[in-house]
Amino acid sequence: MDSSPPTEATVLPPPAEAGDFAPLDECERGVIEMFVSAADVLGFPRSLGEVYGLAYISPQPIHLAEVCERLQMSKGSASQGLRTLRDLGALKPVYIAGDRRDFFQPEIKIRVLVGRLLAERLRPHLDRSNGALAELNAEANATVSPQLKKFRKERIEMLGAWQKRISTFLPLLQRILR
Amino acid sequence: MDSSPPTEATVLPPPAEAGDFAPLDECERGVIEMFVSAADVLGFPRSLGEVYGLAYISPQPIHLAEVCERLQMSKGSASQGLRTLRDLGALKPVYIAGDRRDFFQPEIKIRVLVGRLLAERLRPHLDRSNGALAELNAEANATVSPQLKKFRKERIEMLGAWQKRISTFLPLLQRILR
DNA sequence: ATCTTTGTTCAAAAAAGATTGAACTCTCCG
DNA sequence: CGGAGAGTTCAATCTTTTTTGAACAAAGAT
Repeated sequence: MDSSPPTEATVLPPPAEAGDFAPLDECERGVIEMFVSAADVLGFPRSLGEVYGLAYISPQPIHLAEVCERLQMSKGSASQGLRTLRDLGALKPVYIAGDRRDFFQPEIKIRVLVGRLLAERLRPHLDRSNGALAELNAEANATVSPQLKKFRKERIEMLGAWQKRISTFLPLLQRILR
Repeated sequence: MDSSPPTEATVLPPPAEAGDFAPLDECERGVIEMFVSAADVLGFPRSLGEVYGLAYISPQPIHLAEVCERLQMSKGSASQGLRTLRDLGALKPVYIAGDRRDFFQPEIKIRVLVGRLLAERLRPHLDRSNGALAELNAEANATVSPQLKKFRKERIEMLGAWQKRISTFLPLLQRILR
């Protein structure tokens, strides 16, 4: 379970590999907690916040076993978490020569983080909605009472306006966050 | 169980009161579904979307019994939903003379809706964070390795920058959505 | 005062969501 | 090949959130 020579606290270059990792210290715990709270605000599972937080406060890229041990979570959760964060673009794969493990570094450009998040969350909703709106208009037209029909068309039109507003807002946001 | 004279389909002025309400038609269902989906994106329970959606597509103010019957949900849920939406500022109480029931109309100014939502969700998080950041910095200072200390302070500082960025962004958003 | 109507509360049930862990796949190494 | 190491999958389990419904409180009406 150990093949490397006994070096004194291997620090920077390639991440540790042996037996087990140090438990989180106060500082790390605090930073991670902050991301857990953020995940919460965004409606992500707590564990995603933990994993990203660990990556964020780790000077070296992190990998599966490290996540399991330091965060005390199952391999399943850790694997899922890493994958989800990678898919979201919040963690970037890092290739380390001669090491079979998958390492990850956090994406720290807030513009990219937010952009990906919106693309992932909002866009699908906006797309679905756009199709639905046309249909809704048709259905409103089938309303018998002229009064009600007018009201409905107004409301549905306003819905469309909201969506357009949001759609045009997203690119703007991207620029602001540069 | 009935004291008013038998009028023919009382339409606009004060909302219906008798036995039961019409089931949702296609159009109503569609609009409501859209808000359910939006609630979903925002991480709100489905039922909140339903209630707001009903209010949005109803020409008259809605009330508890109507929500229960038309949306087929329990009195408890309906009551909770109406209250939550009112607290969020998404539904506005409407006083109707001579009627004991509590009526509600939707807030339809997107600026107000978004503003309330951010105030409710983001601000608490930002406030907590602000306090925590100072502490984190202190803890980073307790790090032994100078290398690691430097790294941590950088990361924590960046966290602070993110938050400031977001904080200054919120008022801007308000103006954009006018 | 009593009865009704309206709305709230909250414990229990149901549903949804997250987590675990063991079995499995792949790939590399000897 | 056979085994070890890394990562994925997924059914079962645990947790958390949401919903229900019945009991209760408040406020009019009779």
